[in-house]
Amino acid sequence: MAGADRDRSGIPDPAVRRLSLYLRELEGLIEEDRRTISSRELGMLLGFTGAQVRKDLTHFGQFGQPGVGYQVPDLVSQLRRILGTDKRRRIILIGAGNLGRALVSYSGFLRKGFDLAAVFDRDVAVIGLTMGEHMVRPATEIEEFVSKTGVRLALLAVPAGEVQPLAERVVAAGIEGILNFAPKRLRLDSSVAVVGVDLAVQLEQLVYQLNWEQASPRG
Amino acid sequence: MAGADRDRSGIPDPAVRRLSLYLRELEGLIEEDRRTISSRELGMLLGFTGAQVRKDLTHFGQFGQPGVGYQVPDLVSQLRRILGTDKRRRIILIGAGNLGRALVSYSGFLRKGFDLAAVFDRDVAVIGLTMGEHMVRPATEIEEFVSKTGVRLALLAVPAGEVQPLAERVVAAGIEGILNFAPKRLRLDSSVAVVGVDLAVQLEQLVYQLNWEQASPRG
DNA sequence: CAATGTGAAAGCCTTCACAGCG
DNA sequence: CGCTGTGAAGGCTTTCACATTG
Repeated sequence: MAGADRDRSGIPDPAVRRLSLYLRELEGLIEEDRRTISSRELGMLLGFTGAQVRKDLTHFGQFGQPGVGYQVPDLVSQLRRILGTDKRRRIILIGAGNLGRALVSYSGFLRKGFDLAAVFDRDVAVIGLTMGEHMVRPATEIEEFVSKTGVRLALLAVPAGEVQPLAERVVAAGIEGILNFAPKRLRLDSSVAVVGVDLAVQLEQLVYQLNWEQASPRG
Repeated sequence: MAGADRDRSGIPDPAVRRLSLYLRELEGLIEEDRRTISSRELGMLLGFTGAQVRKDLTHFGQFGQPGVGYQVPDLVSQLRRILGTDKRRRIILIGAGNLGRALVSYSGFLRKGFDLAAVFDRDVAVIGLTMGEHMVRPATEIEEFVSKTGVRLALLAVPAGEVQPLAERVVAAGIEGILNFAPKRLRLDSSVAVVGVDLAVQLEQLVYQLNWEQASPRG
């Protein structure tokens, strides 16, 4: 009874982002052996309304029991299936600089169903060094590796000036999804999934909030 | 004519996020000595419409010249002022593990007007080690440091299980803005500015896109 | 003439409110 | 009785279209 695969179009982007937050919260609740939860309580924990939670979930199926709420372990499974993290996925890292090294060793990063398959860099100074369980390979081998292994995901942790041509290369090699850490928007075919993480942008947003919260009416 | 400080309430959150993207793009254009740009072209570069760009900017003042567009260097100054990154700011890092170390050495991170003032950790194994120019200080000294120096921003790069009480501590000590890397939502007084960066969430969003893009009508 | 700034219209997302169900 | 699932209402954001400007 996994089914309920319906049309994924027309689902609000913000709703999909909240799904990840629900999952994170519910995984915490499982640790505490919590069996069921109402939409209202789950919402409160994250700063949303109960109606928001219910609406988000019903985009994908009917997972709750009237009068009871949602079964926590069941909802966790459903959310993993919806988000696609129920199957393990291989991922390659390109860029073995400071940030790349941190990503490899950051234990929280690759926990949820992601396996690091290889690490690449174009700098001769780091090629051959080991990072965790991986030896850094020359960037020239990316194409061969991707086509041989069929890996579909790549983390790009290279300088902003290098990332656009590199992204085009990995897409040509067969990569279908990119998590980009360079502070630059990638322009790629729309069939490629791209998520960007720019730490400078996050800091700016923080400082903006800091400057104007005092003037804001929100108590 | 810098003025034009108007009411910051009632400005859409998405608009403020786009401001950071405009700034990033314009900083790139300055490198290329680009003098002026139209809302339409700036929008195209980032995947937005010209109308969107103009509406976002007019929330904060009138920065363009009809028939010409926007002066790139002037708009950069204005955006920095609006976002609050025109003045240098000190920031402390708490958590000297893998992620914390990467944040310190990630050159792109602290470039835009941010100065790392100190690094703290509670683990005796890392206290006293040097990270970049900084010696890791014991977490017990956070309160004294914050009150003496008046630093207002903190990066939290500690495990999820430790972050909530730590956040409460730094807020009590005087910190007003937090960039949280732990995969946990912080519940703090609403006067505190909090931005969260959860890498696992970003990966989930990527995998979701990967699974369903093919079914989507978007060409 | 080209491009801004801006009311008005359209579209999207969230919240409401309640029928229905276990 | 409590809580889900869901049309309808409401509110917020984006897009349109054009008067205005140097």
